[in-house]
Amino acid sequence: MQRLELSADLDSRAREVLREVIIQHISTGEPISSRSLAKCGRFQLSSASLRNVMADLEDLGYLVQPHTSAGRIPTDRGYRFFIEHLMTSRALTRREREVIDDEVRHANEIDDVLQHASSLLSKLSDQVGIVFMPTLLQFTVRSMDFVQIAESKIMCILVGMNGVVVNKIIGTRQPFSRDELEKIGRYISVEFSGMTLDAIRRQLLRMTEEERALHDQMLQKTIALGIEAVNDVAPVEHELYVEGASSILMKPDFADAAALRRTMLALQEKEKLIEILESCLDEEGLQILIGSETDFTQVHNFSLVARRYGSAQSPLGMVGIIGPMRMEYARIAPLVDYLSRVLSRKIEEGELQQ
Amino acid sequence: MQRLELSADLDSRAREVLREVIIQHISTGEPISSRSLAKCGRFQLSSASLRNVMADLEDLGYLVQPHTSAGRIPTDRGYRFFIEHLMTSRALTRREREVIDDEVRHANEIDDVLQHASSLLSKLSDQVGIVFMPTLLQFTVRSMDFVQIAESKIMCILVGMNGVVVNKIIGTRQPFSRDELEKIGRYISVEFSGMTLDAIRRQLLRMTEEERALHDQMLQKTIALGIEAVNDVAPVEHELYVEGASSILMKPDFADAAALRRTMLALQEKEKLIEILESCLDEEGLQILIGSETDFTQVHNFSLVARRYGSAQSPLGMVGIIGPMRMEYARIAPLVDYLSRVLSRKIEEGELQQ
DNA sequence: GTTAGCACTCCCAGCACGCGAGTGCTATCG
DNA sequence: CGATAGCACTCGCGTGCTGGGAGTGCTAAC
Repeated sequence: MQRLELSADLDSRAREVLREVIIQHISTGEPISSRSLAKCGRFQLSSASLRNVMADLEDLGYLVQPHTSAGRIPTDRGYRFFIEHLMTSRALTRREREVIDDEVRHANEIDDVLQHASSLLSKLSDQVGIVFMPTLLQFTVRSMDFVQIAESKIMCILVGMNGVVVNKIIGTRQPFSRDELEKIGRYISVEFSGMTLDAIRRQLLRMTEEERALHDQMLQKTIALGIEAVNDVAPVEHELYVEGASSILMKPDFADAAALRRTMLALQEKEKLIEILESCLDEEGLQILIGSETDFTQVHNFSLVARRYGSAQSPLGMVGIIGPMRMEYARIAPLVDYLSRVLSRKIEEGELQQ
Repeated sequence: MQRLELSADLDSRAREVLREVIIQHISTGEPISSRSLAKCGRFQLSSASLRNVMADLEDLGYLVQPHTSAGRIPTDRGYRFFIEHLMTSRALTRREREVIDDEVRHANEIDDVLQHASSLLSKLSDQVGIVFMPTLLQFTVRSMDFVQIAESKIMCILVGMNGVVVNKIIGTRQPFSRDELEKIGRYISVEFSGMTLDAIRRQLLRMTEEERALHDQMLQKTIALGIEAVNDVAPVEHELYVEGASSILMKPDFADAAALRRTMLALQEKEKLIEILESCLDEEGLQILIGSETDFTQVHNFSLVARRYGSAQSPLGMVGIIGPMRMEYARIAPLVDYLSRVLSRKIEEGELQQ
């Protein structure tokens, strides 16, 4: 029992066996038998000896057999050990890096970037790519512009300190001249630069009260427009891009309809996903959640590989991959890692532009 | 044989039987037996008599039995006849209309509207909602505005004659003053108003040649910026919103994994969908394609209910629903019809605003 | 024209059976 | 004492069989 905790002290043979079992299982999806290990040539041992080792590994909770008289498959714990001690990440090929660089460099608007990122991940990994951007409430404004686009429609363009651009169309009753709009934009940009949307709104609301007495029409207009602008943008909800759900369809892991169904539904259920991703937002490095660690209620044999992106001081969100537990971590971990770095750089560059 | 064509002259009993079979089959999904028809009480006939009628309907190609000793299910032809002659559309409830009105009224940007429309359809029908907007190449410009949002980034806001707003961020090498940007916007808006993006681009390219000799720097800047703007927007691809694929997951029709898989993949394959929708773009009224009529290569037991939206002169795209052949046409037809009308009105309103 | 009756067809769920894969254990070997 | 060979045991899975049930088509009688 106590030995269970000392996960690091498997003897080297056991480690090799565990490693081989996981590698084989990742590539075939089948339970791995002692015989297939013996045949693979990596060990100078008979299947009987390997059986002993495997039995030990099972006792320690790294492997299980789906039923007696079946080979063994890794447990969550097994994968965890593999990732922490046994795995040798395969570096990205130059080609892969190029694809990522290109794709990210290309897009201009933040939405585009994220959208591309998720579909990229999905394509390169053949899994489900996800990109998550939490609410913009902490979005700090650098500048605000207003442009009349129709008689009673004004487009408001918000540029954030981090280079993120958001725009919103607002309807108005009163008319604004081009000049007025420019003045208003300038005024707001100067007065409120560096504040969060939330703060701006509160401040504007406070001003409404105070200034009601004053009959400065211009100021009133400014306030009205400003409130409209932030009011409508603030509730920009968590954005969550989930791309490539179809790639899951082809995995042999989902032979039966029920599993497939459950999985697709789980992926649709964005609240849960958001919750999980949000809980990872504090950690800095690459994060790998395996199986039950993700507490996906419906689908428990899933893993999440994700990493934070955005500047170190103000992380923007998470990018990552969701896939069956038996995924190629060695390839996927560097992939996610690299993409998140490129993304962060892209965003920081935007920040440097001012 | 010849009789096959005279589909309208089924005697009234046969029509009633066909009708009942289809209705029952739509609601249960099972093959319908003569006995269950007899039991339903609509006919004062024994199952034996009904069997005769059904055998006739089978000869005429309206019904088939999946295998001997099974009940009968409608064929494409059967559904077609049902829709054209037997169906009585159920009007939308006030509630449903309200939901639609609200949702459409709310959204402001065209993308939003369409996005909402598709998810609305999906929710209200419990099928897959689709909304399709073809390329913007024929998008005719009303006005164009440029706003500096960072040192070397300019946002271009295109407003179309039909009220559609598109914006695009473009990078620039040379600097522009606020004044210049405004002038350029005004100039382009005046000179090119009413032209398609494609025409504008061609014209600008022509001007490049002509004006190269002239050293009007302002004009050169204008041309450069204008080309950037339309160049990047023009290839805005067909947009296709497909919402609610998950609702399909729950349908009992997809008990086995293979069918489910095929279906999901087919829905993912947007090119085919676009092709189909595009081919419907000429027709004015509500269109219903049943089963093989959709020539969905992979999945042939699917129906499409769709209608054009946008002003009569310049249709914008298609909205509709995709679902299994056995769907509640009586409810879905009015739904699609109504939504497309609301959408069209919304867009025309936009048009009236200038 | 309608209906009752009957033979026939076919699907499907359940069951037994045998095979093959894989294990655990034990006795043996170096 | 660790490695191995051998053997009995356990399951899962595919196969073939069977009986029941649902539904039809046909025919003869009303």
